[in-house]
Amino acid sequence: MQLHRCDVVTKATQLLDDYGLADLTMRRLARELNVSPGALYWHFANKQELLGAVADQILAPAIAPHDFAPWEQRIHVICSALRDALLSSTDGAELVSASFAAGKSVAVAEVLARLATASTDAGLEHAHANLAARTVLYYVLGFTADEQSRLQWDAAGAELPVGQSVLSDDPSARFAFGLGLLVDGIAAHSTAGVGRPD
Amino acid sequence: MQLHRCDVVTKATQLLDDYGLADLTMRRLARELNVSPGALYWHFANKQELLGAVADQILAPAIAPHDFAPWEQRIHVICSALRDALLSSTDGAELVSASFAAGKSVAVAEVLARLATASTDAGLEHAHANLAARTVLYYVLGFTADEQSRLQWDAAGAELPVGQSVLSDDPSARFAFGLGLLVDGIAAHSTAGVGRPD
DNA sequence: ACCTGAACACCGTTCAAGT
DNA sequence: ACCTGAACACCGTTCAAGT
Repeated sequence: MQLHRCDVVTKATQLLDDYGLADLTMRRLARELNVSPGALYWHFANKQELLGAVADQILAPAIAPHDFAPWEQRIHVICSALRDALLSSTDGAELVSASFAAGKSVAVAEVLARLATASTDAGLEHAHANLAARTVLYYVLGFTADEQSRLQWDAAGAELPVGQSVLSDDPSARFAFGLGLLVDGIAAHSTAGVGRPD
Repeated sequence: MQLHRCDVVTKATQLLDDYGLADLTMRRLARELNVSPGALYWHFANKQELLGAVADQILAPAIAPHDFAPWEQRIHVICSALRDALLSSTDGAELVSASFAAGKSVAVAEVLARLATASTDAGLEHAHANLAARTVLYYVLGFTADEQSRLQWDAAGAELPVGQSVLSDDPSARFAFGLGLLVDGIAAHSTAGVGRPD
């Protein structure tokens, strides 16, 4: 039967989960779908476009809910949902970073927009809010890509030689600390004066 | 005459500058050096290792000076030197990000160490200082990769349709804003109480 | 010690031609 | 409209054999 766009994305996501980004090739994907490599180019202009669609699939859970908590909490919720989504697929952070850089993911653009809204609610003006949102996004992508590559590196091999404190080995605590730095920075720049009632 | 490790790195850096990361291939590099592809593998274990050496070459100017300004200024100086170095080569930010992720650049490790020292001087304890340093590094790499890809995208084509404010179009001002967020966040977390003398 | 030649096992993309 | 087959122009890496 016919090959549909969504079949391709689904199989690509599965291939990513099972073998990682390096083995997610157009030729292998075609083989797995029992079509010729050229067939994929009827549904996608190029590989970047396909990877963007996979990125959107992975990020779907991260842009599902919409709550109305105070802005600090909202940033934490958005970012931890994003991190969870990235960690749920092999090389997820690397894939989404690449798709973001290439401007091929609408889901990551949505995340960026929500972070900008939260920053606006924090009291930043439009231009500042957008910059703050990007700063937060760079952090989440950078941190999570790093975390994931370490996770996958010692998936087999040395069972990580037990750290000394929570901040040395609990990735979620480490993640929250860096994010807290940014949230505090945003609060300090706020004109609403949440953190600086002068 | 003999091929030396440094000849390879120099030619690789030149190839990167002239044609970008996608065209920096082992085969092309070998061709340009008038050797067979296999020859490179006598001097480097693999491509990642070679790219790490190129990253270190690019970052050399960024780890040259050592000044003793107050920590806030030191973070700004380190980061703007890093950004300048990244922007000085085509795809420099992308290359260094990849080498950092792969743990193949000693220069970026040095930058990280200096940021950690500055964070310690800001009054953070060891574990916090390291996390703060990583957070700052993720920001600089993310911001600059983004900036560079836009720069290279509209290098030819539309001469960018003049923005409205400094914060909309001056990349250095945008860069400084995000960095300022992080510096303020670090100050807020400081036990020395620079920003919070309670 | 250092390098060549040739191979191995792949890539992304295009495009005439088929149905 | 949707796909095949085959080609084009490449990759990174290995390794026997040469000097």
